[in-house]
Amino acid sequence: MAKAAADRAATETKKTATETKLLLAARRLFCRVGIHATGISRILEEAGVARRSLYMHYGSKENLLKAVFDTEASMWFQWFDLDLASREDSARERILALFDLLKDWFEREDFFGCVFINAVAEHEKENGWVKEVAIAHREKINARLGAMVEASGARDPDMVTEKLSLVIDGAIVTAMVTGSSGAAHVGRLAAEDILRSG
Amino acid sequence: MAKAAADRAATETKKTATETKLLLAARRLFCRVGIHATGISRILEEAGVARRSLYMHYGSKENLLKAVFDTEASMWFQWFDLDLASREDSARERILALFDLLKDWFEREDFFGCVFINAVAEHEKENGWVKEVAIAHREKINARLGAMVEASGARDPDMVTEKLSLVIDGAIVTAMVTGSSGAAHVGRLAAEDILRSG
DNA sequence: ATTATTGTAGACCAATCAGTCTACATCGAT
DNA sequence: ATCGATGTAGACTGATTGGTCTACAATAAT
Repeated sequence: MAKAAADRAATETKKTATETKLLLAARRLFCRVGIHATGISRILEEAGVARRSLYMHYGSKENLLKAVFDTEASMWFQWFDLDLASREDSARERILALFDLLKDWFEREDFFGCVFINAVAEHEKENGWVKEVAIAHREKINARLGAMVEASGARDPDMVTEKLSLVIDGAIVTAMVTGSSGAAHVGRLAAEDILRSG
Repeated sequence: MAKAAADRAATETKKTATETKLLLAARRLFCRVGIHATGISRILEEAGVARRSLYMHYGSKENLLKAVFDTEASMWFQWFDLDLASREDSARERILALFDLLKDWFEREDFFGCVFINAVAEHEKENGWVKEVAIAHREKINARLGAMVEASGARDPDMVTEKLSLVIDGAIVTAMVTGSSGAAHVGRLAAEDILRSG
């Protein structure tokens, strides 16, 4: 099996080995333990990198978090623009295939939720920059999702897109809380209901 | 209009005024700012309570969080066991009315997501007690939801319940991230699709 | 061979945190 | 009137945090 999109996103863009090690350790710890609960020293330990190197490359914990946001965003765009776009299925089947990608993601041993959602949960939600970044990410995802929905010939594509987006977020959060990948399958079936009705 | 369930949950059980002030301030700050990001001193300021009183009543920040969990759980049980149960509608209409309650919740100026979900997001997700508490809460909610679904005569009530639960979580998270209550309406429509198909 | 870059190792600092402690005020029940 | 419980006010502590700094090693390009 080809390398999973989550790994590709962190490794295949031009990054030094040190940066890659830092990003992988940071993403894992930020999601599994929490961002505030993860100390810099812990990231350095698990990445096997010196403290100075982290501050050379990223300057601050906040910038490291932003870099982690970028790698997770890359994962999603690879899903939409490579994995799903290369399929010759119908638009409807491509939409449903997204939930199979979610299932693979949930089953990774280092899946502990979505960095964006988790980060919003533990940061200021009134005029906070994290929330703004997450909203922007969300809109990019929904634009791609919306294009597929439109191609599927839905009567009210915007509403169907919002419904599917809701189900996707619900599946991610359910998988995070329960620690089970079953939410992906439930989400796929709910998406079928929505597409059937809409 | 009667007092909202969220307030009732925090005030109507036998609690001292000090405890109520602490719980309201803690819930608000834990959700809006994050649990780790909220210092004890900040809670004391906003509650207008002395440091000693907090440690007299709750002993630790962790115990205060547990108490906040309890008040949010009470809110849900009031929804299910009082607000929804007192309706004379059909089971289907009671299920959909849950999304109207969610809308009211999302529109409160102190809504910043679900304490359980937010707490899981920023705590250890491998053998962490917060995750266990959230799973237990989730199961209680789903049991009540499942009873309504069963009463609605769904063919596969368990699967319909899981789908609806997914949509509920999706709506909560979407409302938290976007800061808009529209997710409740989208969730209601998605729930209608699910009930129609299931 | 030398130099610049990128790395490691770890001491160090100021700030902040959860939690403890002392001293004093208020007030209802006896 | 007094006493015990519950409250406020705020100094204090030990641990931990993000971030800086010095000293040194390895590597690659000139």
